Amino acid sequence: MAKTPQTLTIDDSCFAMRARLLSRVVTGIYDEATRPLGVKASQITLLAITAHMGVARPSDVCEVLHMDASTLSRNVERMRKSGWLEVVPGEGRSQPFQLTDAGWKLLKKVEPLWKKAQQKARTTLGKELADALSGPLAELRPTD
Amino acid sequence: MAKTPQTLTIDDSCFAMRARLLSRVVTGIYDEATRPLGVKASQITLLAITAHMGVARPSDVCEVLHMDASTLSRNVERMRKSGWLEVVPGEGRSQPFQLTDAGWKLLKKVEPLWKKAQQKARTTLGKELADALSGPLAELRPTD
DNA sequence: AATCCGATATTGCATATACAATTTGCATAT
DNA sequence: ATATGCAAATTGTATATGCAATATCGGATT
Repeated sequence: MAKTPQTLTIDDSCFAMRARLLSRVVTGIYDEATRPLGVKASQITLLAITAHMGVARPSDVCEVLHMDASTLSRNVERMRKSGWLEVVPGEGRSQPFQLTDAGWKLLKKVEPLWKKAQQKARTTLGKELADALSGPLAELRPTD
Repeated sequence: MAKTPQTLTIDDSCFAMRARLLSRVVTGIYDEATRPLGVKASQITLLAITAHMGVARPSDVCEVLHMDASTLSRNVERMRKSGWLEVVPGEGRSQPFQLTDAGWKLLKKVEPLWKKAQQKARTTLGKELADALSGPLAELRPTD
């Protein structure tokens, strides 16, 4: 093998490569910061969203996070086993959940570490990227 | 439970949440576009990088992609089993790899689908985010 | 009432990811 | 020559992710 044609169109301008790379780098900053508490970036997001919602309906959370329902289902289950979330009675097929006391306590402990990570992420990203990333979430839809 | 204190500092400004969300959305665009070929966004990145490098050393690829060596090791192994990559003799502990004929053929088939996904990603992200994401990769380091 | 249907959630399966620990090859020091 | 240590890669384990298929609840149709 070992050919290198000049006609390669896929290069480092690929948004998938850059978005995934960015996700790895940024996730690492938060994971490292909160590792002493045994909680990961993805879980912090779910803790915070649940806190804000009070009682969170899975389908709502999925819509906000653009996350597949099966992914959320398993993330909730892991955090339920950890004692941070609990499922509450809901209507129909819905299985809403909320924070437990342990979940609230963890969230409070996480906050100062999150703040440091948030600051570090901002400097790592630089102003342009940080500002661009801070735009309205709803705009992440094709052509609007 | 069901309390909602006003003192919650972690909100939707969280860069980890936004970077991961972005990664899910953008990855989905490319995964969907290239699903007919049975190849995923992460694998397309590795195909393209390997093509550009000719012979790719794992540690180099990890540095460029900010990816853990263990992750790359398993991704390479999967793609080797698929017949797209092959390991070539290297010095010391190094296990460099390159594209196989099948890998080159796949890459060529992927290119037009990638172009469509790249265009869709650009419109989905919007100009500001797309431009910001297109900045130099090397700047993803704290404070520089 | 029995059936169908749409919304919602969960399961099976596969890939992607990282940390900790281990293996391995090479160079250097003793 | 052996030991020591460094660099690179792999393995064990756990979380994160999505698609396809399945299960389940409740409402609408007949």
